[in-house]
Amino acid sequence: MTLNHMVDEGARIDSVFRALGDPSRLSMVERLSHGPATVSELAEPLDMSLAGASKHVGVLETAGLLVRKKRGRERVCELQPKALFAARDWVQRYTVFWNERLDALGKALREDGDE
Amino acid sequence: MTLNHMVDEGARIDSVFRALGDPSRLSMVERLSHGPATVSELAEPLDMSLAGASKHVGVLETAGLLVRKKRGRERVCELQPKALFAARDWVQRYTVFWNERLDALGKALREDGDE
DNA sequence: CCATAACTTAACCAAACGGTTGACTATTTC
DNA sequence: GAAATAGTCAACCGTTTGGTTAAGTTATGG
Repeated sequence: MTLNHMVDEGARIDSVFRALGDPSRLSMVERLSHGPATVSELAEPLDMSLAGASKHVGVLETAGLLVRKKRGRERVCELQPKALFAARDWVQRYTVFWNERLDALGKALREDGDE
Repeated sequence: MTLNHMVDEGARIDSVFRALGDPSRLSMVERLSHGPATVSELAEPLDMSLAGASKHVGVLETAGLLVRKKRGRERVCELQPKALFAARDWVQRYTVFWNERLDALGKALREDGDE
């Protein structure tokens, strides 16, 4: 049971989606999926100041998508799967529903074809 | 194969997330998951003008999350599963990755416990 | 045909966003 | 200890967003 901790300890689901709704932050999440990274490393491919990147990291953090822990003078960011799970579950609810509808539709069409 | 049409006919993934990143629009998607609805019906529970709701519908539409077809003087909105599938797939890629990582972590901890 | 219902569009507004620079705090390095 | 590195924070700025009203369009109903 991978998704048993829905304690709402993280942010609301719309703020998770909002945080993902920006290409720079999306690329940060992709980068972080390969493992932890410092703010500088996240900023590097982004053609923007370090301060700008830091603000994006802040948005992801308040949405619960990552945590920042300091190591020496750098801050290491680590993806927080819980928020990602919440987003997946929200979408999953409606895609499952739609798969059922599409299945039913296909079945109906096949039966129509039989008559 | 329910998700074979990744033709990018819809909008970019970040605009899908952005469209979902607002509570009013999220509630519209939930409502639409129960079946088609007119703009007025979507606006009704939302404590906002019809024009305001219409703009939200527009955002969802350009993100590819719904289509609006006119029926008489009303516009019937229908959820477009393709965009939802795309969002699910994007998140799924990273949650799958994290499930593997968490599994590996658990295994490593158990092995550590054995020594 | 006229009134009204269902929308959309345009103009407008305040607030939030995405970015910048500059100043500041820690930390490492020489 | 001085200089450089890593990052944050505050102030600022133009653009976008989320909402409003007012006007216009199209279809329905009496």
